[in-house]
Amino acid sequence: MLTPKQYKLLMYIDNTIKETGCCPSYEEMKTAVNIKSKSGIYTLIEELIDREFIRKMPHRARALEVLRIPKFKPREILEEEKKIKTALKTASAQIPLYGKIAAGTPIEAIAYENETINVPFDLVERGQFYALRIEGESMIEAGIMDGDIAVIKRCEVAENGQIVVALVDENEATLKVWQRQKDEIWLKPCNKNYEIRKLHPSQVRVQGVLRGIIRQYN
Amino acid sequence: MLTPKQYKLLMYIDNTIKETGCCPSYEEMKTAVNIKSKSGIYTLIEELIDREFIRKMPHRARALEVLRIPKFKPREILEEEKKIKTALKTASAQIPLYGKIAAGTPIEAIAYENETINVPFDLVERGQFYALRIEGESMIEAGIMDGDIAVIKRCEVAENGQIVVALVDENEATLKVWQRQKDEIWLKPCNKNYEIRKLHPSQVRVQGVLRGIIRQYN
DNA sequence: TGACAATGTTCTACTTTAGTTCTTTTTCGC
DNA sequence: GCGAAAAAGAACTAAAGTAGAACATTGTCA
Repeated sequence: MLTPKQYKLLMYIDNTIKETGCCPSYEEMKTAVNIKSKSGIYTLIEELIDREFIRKMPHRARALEVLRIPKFKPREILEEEKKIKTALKTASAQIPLYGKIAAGTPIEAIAYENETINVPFDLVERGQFYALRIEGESMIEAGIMDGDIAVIKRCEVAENGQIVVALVDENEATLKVWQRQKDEIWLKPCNKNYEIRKLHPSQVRVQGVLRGIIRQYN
Repeated sequence: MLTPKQYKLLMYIDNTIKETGCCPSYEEMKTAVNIKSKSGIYTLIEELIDREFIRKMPHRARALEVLRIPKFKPREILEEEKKIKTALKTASAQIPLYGKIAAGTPIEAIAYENETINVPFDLVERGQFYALRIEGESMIEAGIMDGDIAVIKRCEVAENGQIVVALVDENEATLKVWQRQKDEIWLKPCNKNYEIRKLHPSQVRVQGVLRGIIRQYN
């Protein structure tokens, strides 16, 4: 419809006519639109006349008339669109939420479950994640309570001291502190009422490490 | 009726004219519709002209005019819109994150701080929220650890047993369990090494209740 | 009235930006 | 793999914008 300069000029003319009641001179337009020569303004105005946005009485100074200005979107719609854009930017990640890990069922096997949970992006930057709802008190001294949601990053190896989801005897998944000794893996709870489990490395494999906790009060 | 690309381009042209008042150039359309060559835009526009959705003034740059918008959207566009809608649902909220609450500074007073954190929508459905980084161990038995992020819903009243942000003597903000006795307010820590504070109701006011905990491991 | 000041018009020359056309490459369904 | 359709790219043409100067028109005022 219009080029940017034409639009700027049109709006300037329209505005000054509405504000001051009279049409600006070419000199004034020059500074307003930031052009250094009157001829530029002249051609711009000719263009606007061609496109039927303004009309001029020939050989009359300051005798322009704005015929129409382009239609605009209503403000509500613009605001709505802005909201959508920011919402998309701050979108959180959806990751699957598994309840209690069924005994005898590795994480992979229940990946089809389609309950999901939103977690802030900060928690799940790279990698594959899933979430578990904590049952029991065995990690309570680490501040992990019954009912909390544990955000787990899927991986197969862990470092000593990390809290991991460990699958024991391909049979039982559990959240514990991982510690590798010379010939054994220790799975340490964080609750003095529970005992450390000492297992042969072949009996246990890592299914993920704990990356975050989300708790909800109501 | 229209191919997805044609539709997208048509909407883009209509939008920019309505937003900026002037017609986009082919270069701008290229990036908007995600096409790498101007010729692609050219043919799309020719097609749109053929189908009488837009018109162009011959031998003019940036001189397109949208004649009409189709009533039906291409299937792909509908699917995309669906995706956006779900993204909106699962979007996370940004809430301000305050560090340690400075002694003598009520929450309102530091609301200008502009560090923010994303939290899942589930935690912050209605109401005004802010987040605090926990310092100290006074709530450790409630599973709230040093360094955790507490998601707080702003409000002025609390029920017995809720964990609240309490401002004592307009001077010191603290996260404790709220308990109203006959003539006193008790602020109860969750750590046996700390003592219950017993205060006159005039000495203390609620600045929010705890709605969630987010913890991040790394 | 005639000088002059302010404003508008036209022209030329040039740079930048935009649009068109055609050829080559890629993609995709069969 | 083949052939049609879509996309990309290069080369070219056209329009928009910039600048300066010359000139025309109008109104003002000594």
